[in-house]
Amino acid sequence: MPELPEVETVRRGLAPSMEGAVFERVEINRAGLRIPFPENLKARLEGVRVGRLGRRSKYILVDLQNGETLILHLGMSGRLTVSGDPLGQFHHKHPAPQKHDHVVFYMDNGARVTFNDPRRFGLLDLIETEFMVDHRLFRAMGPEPFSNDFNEVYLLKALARRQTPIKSVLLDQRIVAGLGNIYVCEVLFRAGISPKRKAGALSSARVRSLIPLVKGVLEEAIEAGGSSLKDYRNASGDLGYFQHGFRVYGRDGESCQNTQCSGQIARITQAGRSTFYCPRCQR
DNA sequence: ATAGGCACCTGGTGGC
DNA sequence: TGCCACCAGGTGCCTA
Repeated sequence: MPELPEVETVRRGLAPSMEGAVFERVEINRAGLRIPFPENLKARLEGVRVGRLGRRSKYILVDLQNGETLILHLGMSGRLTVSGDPLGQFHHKHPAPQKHDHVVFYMDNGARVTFNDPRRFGLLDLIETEFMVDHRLFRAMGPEPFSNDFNEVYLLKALARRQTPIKSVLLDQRIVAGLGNIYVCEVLFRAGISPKRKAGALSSARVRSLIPLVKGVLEEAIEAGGSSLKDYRNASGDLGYFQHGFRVYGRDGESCQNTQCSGQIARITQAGRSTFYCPRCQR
């Protein structure tokens, strides 16, 4: 499920149940996901109160009041779901345990947060908050797309002389953090730029045009509650609906949605991943 | 430094 | 029904 808009949707869904609550019990059902779980994870969480839930790129950052931060990443197939809503708003009962429920957080307010991830590309780490910026996950990470650091001057410099196709460059988290395969395709469609074009060869006007398009696509997707592929549900069990807003992703063979265009959406492979685009109006 | 390929894993789908 | 190939929203390591 998880590019920036989906992760942000999950963060917002988890916040009411986790912020201010204490980890009463933490159930750990395996030794790790993409990387091993940190030492003494259970003991370091139980009894600790949660501060704010933040996000950096596709990572959810659970700020703890003991000076540590719990880092969560959903990989390709990870889900974080809340049950037993303490305020009784959603009338959720706790569902039966599922295959691939790797970690379950039992909060002292009655909420239960389950980290399920069939493919196990997700990640969970726990580090001292003051070392966050130095963490290898974040050291080389590019600017947050909504921040002022993601601006024209920055992007022009970052793309200069790069021989890589723009599609691959926008997927590179060191350039800008949070875009994934879907939203890169959607951004390039809106920009009218061919995914095959070399990043360093784009005119400065076209590079500049990418800035508001990146922010705009991500904003729209967040407002729609993210995208729900394969029935993915957010933390509260609701479906996002931005997938209906896709103009190219997964639409190969369909007509281009640009009214002036008679093209047909194509699908190609770049750096081992599918790219969807309109060869007629993306040049 | 940079670009491409592949590996990490499970599950769903479509063809025969 | 079964088997198989292929595909999937991410990332990091290895190679030239």
